[in-house]
Amino acid sequence: MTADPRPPGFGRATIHDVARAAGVSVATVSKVANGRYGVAQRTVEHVSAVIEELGYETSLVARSLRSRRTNVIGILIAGFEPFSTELLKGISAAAVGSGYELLAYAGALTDDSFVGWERRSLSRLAGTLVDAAIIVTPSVRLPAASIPVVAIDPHTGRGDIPSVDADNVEGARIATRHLISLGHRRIAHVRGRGDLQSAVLRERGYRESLAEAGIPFDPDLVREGAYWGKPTTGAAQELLNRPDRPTAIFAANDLSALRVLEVAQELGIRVPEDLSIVGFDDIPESAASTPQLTTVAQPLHDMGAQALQMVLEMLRRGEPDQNHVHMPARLVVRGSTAPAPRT
Amino acid sequence: MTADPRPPGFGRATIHDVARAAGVSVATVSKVANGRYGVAQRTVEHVSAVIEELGYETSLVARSLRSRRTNVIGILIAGFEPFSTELLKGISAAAVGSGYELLAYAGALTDDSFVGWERRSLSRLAGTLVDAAIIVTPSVRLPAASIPVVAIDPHTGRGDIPSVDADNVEGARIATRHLISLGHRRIAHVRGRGDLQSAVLRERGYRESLAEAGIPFDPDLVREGAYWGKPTTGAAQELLNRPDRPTAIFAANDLSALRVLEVAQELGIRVPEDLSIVGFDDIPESAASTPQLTTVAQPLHDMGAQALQMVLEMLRRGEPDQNHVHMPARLVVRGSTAPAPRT
DNA sequence: CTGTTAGCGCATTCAC
DNA sequence: GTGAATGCGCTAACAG
Repeated sequence: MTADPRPPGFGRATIHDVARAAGVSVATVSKVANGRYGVAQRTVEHVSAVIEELGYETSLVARSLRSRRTNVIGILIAGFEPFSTELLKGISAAAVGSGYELLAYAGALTDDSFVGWERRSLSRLAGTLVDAAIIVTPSVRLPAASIPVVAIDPHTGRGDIPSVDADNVEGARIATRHLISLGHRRIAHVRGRGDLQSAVLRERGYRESLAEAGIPFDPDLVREGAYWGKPTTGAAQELLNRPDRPTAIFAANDLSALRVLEVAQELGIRVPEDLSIVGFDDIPESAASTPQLTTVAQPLHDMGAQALQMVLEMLRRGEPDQNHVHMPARLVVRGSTAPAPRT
Repeated sequence: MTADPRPPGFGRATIHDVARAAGVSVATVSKVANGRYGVAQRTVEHVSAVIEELGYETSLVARSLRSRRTNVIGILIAGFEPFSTELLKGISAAAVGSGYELLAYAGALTDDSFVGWERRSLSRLAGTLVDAAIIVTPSVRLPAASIPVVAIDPHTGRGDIPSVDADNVEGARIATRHLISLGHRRIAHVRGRGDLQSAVLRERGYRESLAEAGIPFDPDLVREGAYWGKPTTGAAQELLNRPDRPTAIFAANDLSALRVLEVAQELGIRVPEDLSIVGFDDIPESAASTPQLTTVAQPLHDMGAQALQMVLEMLRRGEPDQNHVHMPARLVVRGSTAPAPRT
């Protein structure tokens, strides 16, 4: 009789441990654990007690490999940042009571693996771990998957997979109109990453509103900010150091708008007195700045909830009610915009 | 020769599919996929091409079952809400470049499974799926695990597992002192869930500051708000409908402080003129209210980053540098507090 | 250098 | 009502 190589209390109990402790076969334990029929009442009680005592829980891994059903919905994101976490809040709230659990996977944390993370993550999880997936801002075309997949704000435009996004063009239009209505004429745009659909759409909305108001488009007033970090800082500095600097800037998202705000403050430019700034997204952080950021709100929570409903629908019926859901964007006026300074 | 039952493009490619397509064995594919030595250059190239073509990616599940190493760190949370997502942002930022990917698992989405979700989730994932885990606000004692585990803000106090939390007592003290320094004497407290360590600690800090200032403690001014929802609403209504209502309320967390603010506004009580409110946590949402919430900031991002460092350290050396990290809390004065109204 | 084989922990037949 | 055998996709010996 050899000693159990695994010290008690260390490591998880497996189905075998339970079977041994209860004096039954693993099959019986499996049946009890999954509430299947065909086990004597007495046995059920005994096994249940042992399961409880050992703190046994079926391994998600082993189960999924075998049974093709996990009751887990995967959410694939590049990382946990304000945009994706707002969506997660909406998804999570909508998932309560659905019988599904949520697993968010951040698969683009290493620089080299950045491109194509969504395809890689999907492959790694889809075979087995999750019953369905929601992919946040995928930037490559996804291959047909074997499980239901919904994309939120796909950066390649509506592909063949169901998607939900916000009205980027209209959102950009109302942001720009807001600035125009405040008397601004020199309105710059810090664009998002040029290879992304949303960035292109937002620039289009900006241009359309300009045209609508009869303001000539000045290519010099548009700079690529890539939605984030250094490029945004550079774009903001170039724009604000010009002798004929713009009186207003529409940034392609809140993160870059916030960056523009910081740069302006470093340069001693007062916001909103000397410069108005509008963002896009309405992440909670945008209300925490001083002044608070005027922005275009995407209904992030609703978009997440909608994506979850679609995935649930696909799980039930095989297909969603609508293939592409387009949600409205609306202007949220806060403290970073004001009438254009008199010249 | 039987036809492949799986239509091409549907379903993931498995290692067998690649092996068959490349005309080699699964072992060879495995070696190539994992960059192991012992394969001819020509073969590597050929197999790599097939892998690329088929979009093959090793299944996280199958791999973990076999190899005990996934390069994935699990984060166990009850759900995606402002508190946990702030921690996630910190963890995610700290994980960049670490070589690990992140998997956040929300295991308490169904009402019946609420209690003990952390134990259950840990059992389900720890066997194989993740190399280590960070558990957010566990409220039960965790069994010794086979993988490195760090708890953030454990609700049962420092147990035997490494943990990181903020200074709850001191945070509550400074919040209360702030109100006292503004001239408030009738200061109520909407307490968190009584069974949670942090709630007890915050009430203690509140009482200590009261005592310090020679203000007698009035048990009638303390109501349980459970950190959230209905209980908080009820507590706020009771407190604010009293003829001798308090001039200030210290709520145990921002979510309940925000709820108190809403109730006050519904009752036509002006904040901060008639009533001052202080919260705890400093989630981004607390700066988005009108007025913006004065609160005690926990360094949520730093706490997440710290927990990740500890887990990484345990993965490397077997144990963390320090077993319990205690981070400072600081007061953030915004618009929801003002001098006590003259009586 | 490459192929064969034995499990990893579990759920699911199919015998008993 | 219960147990033994089988396979899920993969990796790690080991054999060829």
